[in-house]
Amino acid sequence: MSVKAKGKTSLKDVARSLGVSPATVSNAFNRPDQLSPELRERILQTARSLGYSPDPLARGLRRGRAGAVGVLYADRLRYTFADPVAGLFMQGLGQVVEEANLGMLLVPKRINQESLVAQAAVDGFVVYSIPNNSPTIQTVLARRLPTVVVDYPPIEGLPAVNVDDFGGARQAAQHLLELGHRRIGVVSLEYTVDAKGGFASLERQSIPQHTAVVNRLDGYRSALEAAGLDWAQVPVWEVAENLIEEGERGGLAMLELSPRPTALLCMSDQVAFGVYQACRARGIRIPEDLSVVGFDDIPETARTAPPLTTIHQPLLDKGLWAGRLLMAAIRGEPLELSGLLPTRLVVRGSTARPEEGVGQPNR
Amino acid sequence: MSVKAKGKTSLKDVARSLGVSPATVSNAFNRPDQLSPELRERILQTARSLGYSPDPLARGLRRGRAGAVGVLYADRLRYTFADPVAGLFMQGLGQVVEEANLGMLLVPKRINQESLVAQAAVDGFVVYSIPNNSPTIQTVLARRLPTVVVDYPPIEGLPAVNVDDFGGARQAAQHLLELGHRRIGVVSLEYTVDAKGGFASLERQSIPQHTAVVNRLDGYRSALEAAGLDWAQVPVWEVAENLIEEGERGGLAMLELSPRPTALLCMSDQVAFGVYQACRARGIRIPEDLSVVGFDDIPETARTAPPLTTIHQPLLDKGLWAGRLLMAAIRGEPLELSGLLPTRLVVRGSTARPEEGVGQPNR
DNA sequence: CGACCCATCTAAATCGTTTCAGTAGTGTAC
DNA sequence: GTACACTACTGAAACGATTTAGATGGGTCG
Repeated sequence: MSVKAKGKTSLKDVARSLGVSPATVSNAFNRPDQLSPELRERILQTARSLGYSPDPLARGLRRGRAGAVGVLYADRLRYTFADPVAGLFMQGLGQVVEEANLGMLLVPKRINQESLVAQAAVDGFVVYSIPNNSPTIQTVLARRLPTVVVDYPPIEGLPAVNVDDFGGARQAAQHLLELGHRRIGVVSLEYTVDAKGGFASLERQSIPQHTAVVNRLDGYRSALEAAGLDWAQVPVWEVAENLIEEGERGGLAMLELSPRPTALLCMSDQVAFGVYQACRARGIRIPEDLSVVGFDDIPETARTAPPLTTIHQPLLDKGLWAGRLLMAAIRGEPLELSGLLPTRLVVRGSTARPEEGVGQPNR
Repeated sequence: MSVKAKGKTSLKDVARSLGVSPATVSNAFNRPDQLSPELRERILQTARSLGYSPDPLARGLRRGRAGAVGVLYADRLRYTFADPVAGLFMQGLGQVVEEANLGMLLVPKRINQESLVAQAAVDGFVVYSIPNNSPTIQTVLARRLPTVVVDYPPIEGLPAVNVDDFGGARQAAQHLLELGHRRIGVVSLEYTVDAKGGFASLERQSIPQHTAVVNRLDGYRSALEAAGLDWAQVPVWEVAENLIEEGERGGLAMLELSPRPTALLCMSDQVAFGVYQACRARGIRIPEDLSVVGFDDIPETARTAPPLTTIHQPLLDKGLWAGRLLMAAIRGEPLELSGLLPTRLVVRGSTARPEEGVGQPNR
């Protein structure tokens, strides 16, 4: 009766109050054909009036499924919603998950707090873009649940979704080379979780912990070296985080260089937007004074001034595939995604031929 | 042994394999002080070698808590990640949730599928921006769990987070009036879930199902009427969805009107960006030919050309408050948020005085 | 009339934990 | 030598549902 009643009403309470067995009450909810319509109606009604609602934990325990899939992304939940790339991925994943009538449990994986992974009431995991050496993956594997990894090196027995980051990065670099650029800089995503932001030595460039970062860096390098450039001379700025502000820091640093690069390869669109801001602050025109290429092709790229030339990766598809693979794994059906999802160059307004003789800031 | 083993190893298996009681194994995990360090170590080790990991459902059932909070937003999970406003809210909420060491369960509330709410293994709910008459809220209340409503009319006994939408909208309209605009149009968010998009009659304007929409509309109206304008003469376009494309449709329709409005009040920044696109397509300059005011102040507003004049609402704070209130409710501590969170006008580059004698499209 | 079937309902086991209330056994204090 | 405290462990009862294997009683069929 009282709304404030502490003890939750259980199925047993409903049964008792009607003088029927718990099994019958359960059947009233889950198997209407197992009892007479009249009794069922009476049960449902008293259940309602008693304020009964079944306990999902108990039901899940008995039935052997939790009714949700777990998603692991960044350390902090915030980033899951702050990063537009993650957002698009989640949209795709979310679509599949909700079609399967499941919920989506976002699991923050804080340092020293793997317990949350262990405690997550889920039927499977999607592990998205976490550092390769993260202990988290071990905790996930220990759960022995159906699991799909995304942007992660292959793990025996686990379905995976990966994108042709290498090819995409190479196309980006080739595009600049074809336009005639030779002084090219790279604004890279972070190599370690504790990145500080700054120019990265060759040595530091060899320790990236994210598969996507490794592959994109390799792609840039491969194209530039094929064109005869010396990679050791290519300035590579490593951001501290994939944020616009950090991209701006990197952009400003690049603009200070002399000779100044005529083009920048940015490892994410976010970072490229940061470079835009840096240019605005320094009065550098894009693409006249500086060409900029992004990566990811988030929707906003089409709306900036100028629209951003970037590498498209099929983020929505990526999420859809992750979802499909996970559902198949949960259902025990065999399903695999062979090969990499494609990337492609989208030329917009932020790239152009380098101006003749330009090399110093023009004010 | 075998990774493919069907039957999960349970705590009982571990106990049996060591000849100790299940209680002791449980203690090894949860109460190290209850047994000798040597035995504990032995238990943990065999547990690991047996591939044991505790069942969260069973643990939750016994302990009486689920370890997650449920979040209800739009019908479709997609929108939760597609809408930047929701994203910022979730960032705030996520921060509190993860500090409390909980997971965040996104619950899609599909039509006829309230069951997901009933099945969600959570310790509490945050109900964010759902239609006032949605049956979902009943399902949530039936769970009798700690619940916080956001952007929703007050419900007896439930903590709530609301924003001064009315005041914000009024400021937006007043800003335009002060600049000298008299022919002002409104591009409104949808009034019902099945909105088609189109100009809204006065009658239709009276049925909005979202609290925020009601209040913003009232705010616009209040300011315009106070300035002596006849609200019945104010064109109000209702979008079908809060998407850029829908805003564009509305914008195009507004630009067709004659006399053409000199300013548009947009109920969201998304919609305002749509109007930007419409103007680009029609060669209308902002703010010279048309002033545009948005609502929400998402970060992108500062980066568009021109930067968008808009109403700031504290989205992150909203999420933080929702989180705090929910945590307090779960812990049984009393905590309330009195009053509305403030909104404020942020003047950027999309508004200006109307040009003399302008009234027709200029091409 | 006996056999069989059907619809309706129930008793009891089960899911995998945690926790309460003990039980030994050892050491300490008086 | 008794009382007491403490450590290390265990048995069994929860937690709240679902499910399997019947029980019961009536109706149908040959």
